[in-house]
Amino acid sequence: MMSMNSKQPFGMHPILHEPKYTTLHSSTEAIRRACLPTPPLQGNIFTGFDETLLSRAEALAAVDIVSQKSHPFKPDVTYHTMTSVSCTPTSSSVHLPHPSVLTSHPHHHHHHHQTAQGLDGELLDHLNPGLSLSGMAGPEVGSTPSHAHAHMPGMNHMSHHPHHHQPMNISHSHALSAHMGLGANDGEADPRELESFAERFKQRRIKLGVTQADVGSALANLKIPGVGCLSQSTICRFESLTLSHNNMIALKPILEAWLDEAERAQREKMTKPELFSGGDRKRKRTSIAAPEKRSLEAYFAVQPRPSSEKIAAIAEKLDLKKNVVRVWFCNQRQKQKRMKFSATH
DNA sequence: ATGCATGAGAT
DNA sequence: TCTCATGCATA
Repeated sequence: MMSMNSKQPFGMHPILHEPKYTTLHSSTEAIRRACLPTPPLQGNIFTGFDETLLSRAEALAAVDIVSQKSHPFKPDVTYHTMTSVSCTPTSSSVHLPHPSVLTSHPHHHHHHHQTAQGLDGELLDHLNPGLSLSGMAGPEVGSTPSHAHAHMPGMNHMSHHPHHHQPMNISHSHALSAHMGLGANDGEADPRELESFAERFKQRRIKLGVTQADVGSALANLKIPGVGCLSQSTICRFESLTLSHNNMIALKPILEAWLDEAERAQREKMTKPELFSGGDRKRKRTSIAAPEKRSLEAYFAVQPRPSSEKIAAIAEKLDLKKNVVRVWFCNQRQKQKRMKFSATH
């Protein structure tokens, strides 16, 4: 039916989590709610550092390799989706009995006193009050003013579909030009242009009375070779410019095409069939509690790319699965590279 | 709107 | 094992 969508006034949850992490279930519906009317911006990074954080970080830094001798074991089997479905061994992580943890540390020497046996000397160094993170940028906005992607990934590859039967997204196609303009120009690669387009897009989309999710699924109806549907998330990110520059450029022509089509369709009073494929197993989402998250952020500030060993150590200290920690760092790195507020601006 | 996750391709 | 593009679940 025409149940456009019901933007409901979001309801906030004053609930705070104490546990290290919790896995929440889904209710039953997938209600899209309008969100924060006043985005808190991801810029309060300058206020995040204080003693709490520092002590946290230090404590973490204290995680020592000595702890491995006890129980170096920790299966990091990701739970994955499924509820009753066969637990396909979608092992995505290399789980090994910690190779060199025991004998690791190339330069395992005695540090000085201090309480920490150092997860890493450098870390301790950086975590010292002296250096202080006050000068460092937070995990959100990149303090990295210069990362130039010198490569041009295939852009979008199809992903997984555990057991879905949805005409998913864009598959293997690279018909889109997404290379940065180097001398020649391939359309509009200007951040400025993208920004205005994203804004216009959103406005026109709303005018059409279509939700982000609608747009996502409607893309499949465009029948553009290599283009399937996209999720609400992606559409949302596009509008809010929280995608990588390359990604934005790749998606722009597609969304632009949809917009044209949609406006034309509307003129003709045509309705485009939407398809929903509900009823699938809901997967659970790990939720890292604030304290642990702060620790991770503290580490990230000094070492965005911890080694596997360090990740393992951190994971143990925080009592989180190694994979969870690894993914957290990966995601954090990705965030830094997003368009908005990125160095390119 | 965002956090945590998967997966293909690049290293 | 990381990066990148994306998605599901959730606040």
